[in-house]
Amino acid sequence: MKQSNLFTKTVKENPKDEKSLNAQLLIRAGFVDKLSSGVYTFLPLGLRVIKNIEKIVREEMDNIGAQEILMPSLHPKENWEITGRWGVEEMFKIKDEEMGLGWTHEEIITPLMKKHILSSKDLPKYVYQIQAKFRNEPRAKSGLLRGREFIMKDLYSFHENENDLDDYYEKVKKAYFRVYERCELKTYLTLASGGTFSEYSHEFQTITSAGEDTIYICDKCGLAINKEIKKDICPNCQSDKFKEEKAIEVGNIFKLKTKYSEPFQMKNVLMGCYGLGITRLMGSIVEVCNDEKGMIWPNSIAPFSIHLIDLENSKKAEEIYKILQNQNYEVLYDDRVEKTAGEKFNDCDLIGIPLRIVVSKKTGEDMVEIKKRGEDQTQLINIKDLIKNVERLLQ
RNA sequence: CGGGGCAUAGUGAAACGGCUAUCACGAGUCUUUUGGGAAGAUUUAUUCUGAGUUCGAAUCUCAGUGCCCCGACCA
Repeated sequence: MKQSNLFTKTVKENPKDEKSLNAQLLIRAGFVDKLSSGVYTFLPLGLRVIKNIEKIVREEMDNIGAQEILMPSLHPKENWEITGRWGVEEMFKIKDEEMGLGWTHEEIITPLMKKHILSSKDLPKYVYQIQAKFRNEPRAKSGLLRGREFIMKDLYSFHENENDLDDYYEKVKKAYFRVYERCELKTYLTLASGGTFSEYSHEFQTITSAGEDTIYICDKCGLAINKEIKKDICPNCQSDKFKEEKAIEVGNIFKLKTKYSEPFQMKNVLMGCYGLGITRLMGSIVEVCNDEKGMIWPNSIAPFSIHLIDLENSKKAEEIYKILQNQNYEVLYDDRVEKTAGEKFNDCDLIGIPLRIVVSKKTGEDMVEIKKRGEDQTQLINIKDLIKNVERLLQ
């Protein structure tokens, strides 16, 4: 994409009404726009990141046999009365009080699957969606970390017996770790309260000062324990040494067992539910991956892989743009003629694309300069060797 | 939902109850520029809304709305 066509602009000053780092950087760089508290528009750069994260999540969900669907956001009251959750304060309700906006989807998925699971022969089944959730938060905060409207992947599984639920639960756990690994985000498996229907649930927590949770990480085995269920001894390895950290929950998996199947008279079906906040994951990555100049995106989810900067309005840059595109690299090509070198470099650092290629008079006829975001070292390379070097540096 | 704070140009800031509401950046036009936000000229406002106090309100009071932060809440 040519940057001259990108309709968004970067801004130098931090927005006055955002204190959290992820919101400040994402707004300044033109990834998101705030509509109201906890409600954001995803602009072209931000949407590309969302799509990249979703792609990873879809691949990992499909990989464990889950089938994707899309459920409505608008929910009839009667479904929620069946489980006694119509009164939950988080729910946005439509004026006539006969419909509400979905903040989770057990009330929809359970009767849906009841139509298709007619006997134990139809089990197990795994179904997920990626969709906007609405929660009337008493206090939206921290940019993308706690919104009133946000994108979430929710997976629901249906089983004949507890062993089968347990097996699948472990598969999901592994799939979640693969998602975070591919996003290059270190997460800790964390024991959390399981509500009334299970001893524990499992959270996936990322360490950041922007987080709202406090977790204790076992020195010996690395399992973390949420402060809400504070234990003195690690249930996994019996060690009593922990490190306290602030963290943000980027995923949560639950064994629901019959909590929702029973009210909908889905006899002898056990359920699990598995949430992963797409937009929260994006915000968390920004909180973790940045420096004083801006964001530093992992290559797997960056809006583009390469930021090509032209400082001399040359045919040469245009040619390099074509060469890179022919090799299927996603390139943001800064072809803006009216911008100074300083502005281009600062925008580049703020946006945080993994690899920067500069074309200028200084680089000479056959050479370009190449540099990784987050590193100071630049190198001059011959255009003949460009693809080879790009390949190497993006690994 | 309890507590605290804030609301002025596109963005960020300034202005004792008193002069034509100031500055920087951005954006538009023109000229000169181009390796870390360049220079000059010129253009860019219903001071959140409503009421009140006052000779006079961006400034004080009340109400509303919005936003931020702390806490509570977060299947």
